[in-house]
Amino acid sequence: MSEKLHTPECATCGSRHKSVFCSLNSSQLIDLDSDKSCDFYVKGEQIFKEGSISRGIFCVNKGKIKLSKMGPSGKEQIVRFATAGDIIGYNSMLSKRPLSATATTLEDSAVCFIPARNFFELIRLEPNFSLKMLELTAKNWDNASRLITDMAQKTTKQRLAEMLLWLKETFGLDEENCIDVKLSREEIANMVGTATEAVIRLLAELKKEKLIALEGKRIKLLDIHGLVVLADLID
Amino acid sequence: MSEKLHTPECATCGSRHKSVFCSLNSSQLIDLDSDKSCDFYVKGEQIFKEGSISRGIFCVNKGKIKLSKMGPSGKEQIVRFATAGDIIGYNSMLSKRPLSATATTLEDSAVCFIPARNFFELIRLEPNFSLKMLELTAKNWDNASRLITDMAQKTTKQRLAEMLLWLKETFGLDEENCIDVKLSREEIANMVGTATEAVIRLLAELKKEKLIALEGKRIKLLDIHGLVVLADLID
DNA sequence: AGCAAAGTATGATATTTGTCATATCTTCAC
DNA sequence: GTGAAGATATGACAAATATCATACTTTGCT
Repeated sequence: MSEKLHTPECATCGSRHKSVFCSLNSSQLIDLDSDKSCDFYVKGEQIFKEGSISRGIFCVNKGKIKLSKMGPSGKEQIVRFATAGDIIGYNSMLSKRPLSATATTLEDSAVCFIPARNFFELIRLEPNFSLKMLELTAKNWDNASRLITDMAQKTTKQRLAEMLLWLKETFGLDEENCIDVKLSREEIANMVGTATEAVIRLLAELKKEKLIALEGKRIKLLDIHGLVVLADLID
Repeated sequence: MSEKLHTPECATCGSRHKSVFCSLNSSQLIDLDSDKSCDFYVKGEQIFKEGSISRGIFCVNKGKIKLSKMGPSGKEQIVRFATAGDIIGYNSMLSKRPLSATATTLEDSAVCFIPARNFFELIRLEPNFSLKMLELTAKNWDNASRLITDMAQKTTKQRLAEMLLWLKETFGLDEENCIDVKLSREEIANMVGTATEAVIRLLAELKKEKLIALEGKRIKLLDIHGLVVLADLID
């Protein structure tokens, strides 16, 4: 289960400069810290659950998190990932709706919690922070509607290629050009929106076509441009 | 082509109370009016185009508008609609990206234009307006990620049923229970994410199942609960 | 180390959906 | 009105994908 950690300070957090909090001044950072707590979650643990009410925002200090929704027939759909510096759980508070996704750790993670009050105070008092949040939610929407178009119009193989590139952008590549996250074939299927068997077959095809190499869960990208062309992200 | 209209005043606009501008006071409304203009667009005319740069926001005074993206193979994907009181074109400014969709009128429409400067001034000076905008973009994202899940997991027929219900929510029903918008079969296909022929066949099936009735482009909803069950929105 | 459970892989088959061909029906300009 | 163009409809077929069955491999636990 999750356990309390010595709470890191926002001011010295290595991920702050690339987060929505990048433009805050030191007194605002102290305010942000004042009611903050930080929890440790082991791999596979749930941070929050679809349908429940959000009481604040979570900021990832360390680790990797998947955000997923339950489809009508009980099948998981992964809609987003979060890594160090990303915030999650905020959309529900802004939209005044229950949480629309479940957050689950993909590896051991440390996640800070900032109560709703402090978050809304920042929005109210600091227009630059409001604008940062607006930029974030606007980009989220933009990305999502692009994804809708892709889901509707691309083949499963194209979507798989696109998801591999998305994983690369989100988690980066290690020294061997392998995507730096471990996902099961089922989880990949739950991103692509297809059956696990289809993912297994299509990954094997991509391997045969020398676009990727596989060793267990590690996926090495051999020909990124080839994947981009296949995914039809450019022609 | 579009032509200038006598610009309506925000303060007396019938749609204001249900728009994001509902909480503004009278002096803020006058500021909003100061640089505003209003144009008339005939059916089928384009208001703005995917890829270009947004210089402000558009607010629909009257009419019906579709927002669509071009898919990789040149196929249109309808991602949203807008009617009186809705604003469009704002997301691009907030996300600092080019416009991600094309806006086209579905019938003769009047659309106001508010320059970026006035819009950002409001955000900067009026936290309640910021919060309204955050609520709007957050809801947009929430809706979009629900749609992603549906696109990925539902059958074409279920998606069609869901789109009919979405059209009902957006445009309402007339006195005969017909969805109050005229769309071609192709446009419906471009919402559902399938081929025109599939929509024609599936509409015929829904008709045979007594869920809808068809007379040309008019779609009468005979059994809304039946559609909800089919679309798997509840069980 | 060895076992159970989970995850991965592959084949066979059924179903869904896309594509192409063609026919009929509307709509609108002249 | 009349013809042309576009929209709607229907059938036949091909392709993509889901589903089911089964075997193999890895992982985690004692």
